[in-house]
Amino acid sequence: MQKELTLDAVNGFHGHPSVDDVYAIVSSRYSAISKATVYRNLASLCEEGLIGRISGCDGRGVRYDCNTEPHAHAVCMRCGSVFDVADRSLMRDIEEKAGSMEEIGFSVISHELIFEGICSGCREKEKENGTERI
Amino acid sequence: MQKELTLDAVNGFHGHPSVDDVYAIVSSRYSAISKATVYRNLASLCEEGLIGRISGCDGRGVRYDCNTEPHAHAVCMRCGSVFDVADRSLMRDIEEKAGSMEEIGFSVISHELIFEGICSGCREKEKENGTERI
DNA sequence: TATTATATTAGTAATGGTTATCAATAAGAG
DNA sequence: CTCTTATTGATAACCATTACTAATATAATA
Repeated sequence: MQKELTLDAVNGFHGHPSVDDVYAIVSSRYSAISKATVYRNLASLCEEGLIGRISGCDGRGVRYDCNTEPHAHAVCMRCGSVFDVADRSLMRDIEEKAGSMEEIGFSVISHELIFEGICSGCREKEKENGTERI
Repeated sequence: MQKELTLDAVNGFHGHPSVDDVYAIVSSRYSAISKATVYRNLASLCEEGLIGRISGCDGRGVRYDCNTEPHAHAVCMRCGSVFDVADRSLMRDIEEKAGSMEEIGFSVISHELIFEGICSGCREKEKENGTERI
């Protein structure tokens, strides 16, 4: 069952894999798999809550996350790297807000907090060759 | 200057226009405008901070926002509607977190909090014809 | 004003992530 | 084993966005 392979690939990945990352891993173990199957299974695993999805990654395509605990993400606008941002109390406040929105008729199913900016590595590189911007 | 028209279209829109929304408005006033120009100018206006961008709208394409004050959004997974979510103290906490990330080497440029779920209108419809899911 | 340099634009082709389709295969139920 | 249902592979289609290019407008300068 290819779905299991897909889940294993996400769980075994150190970071936040893209669809292509997952596809590369899975097809290295079972070369006959189709990319459509990977897309299908990733979507399905998300719906079941077994993995997380990070959608707003500056247009660069969705990322997945084996960590299903509520947490925020930082996305580098230069290299596209995604980092975890842990903040218990902030996440608690967000979840509370999500719950309170039921009262005004909006049923929250999930939420996503993303920080966009420049990671330390890219900042370093830009300092070196003087290509700093913004 | 088409950029001004683009800005006016966003500012005059009641809600959170998509690129097509903006294009429809602008081209009704100046029919010769190209959609590429609308894309370009929207991106440019975002960089200048004159309008806001809502990116993670469940794959349905970016939305724009004349309200540049920090605030969250609720996106309906059924109809795609986008609603403003105001919460001063929550936004203050998020901005504070953003600032603190500088210490660990990540320079935050913008942030985005999105609640995904079902709006009251769609919930109503689903109750009527018994197509509730999740 | 004439001239040169710079920016913006229209139109359209290309890109690329994601979905849709559909026949083939696998898994389950009886 | 037979029928039904679910999953899959392969590929075409979709569609938002970007890239490209020639044309036009704007500014700068002489």
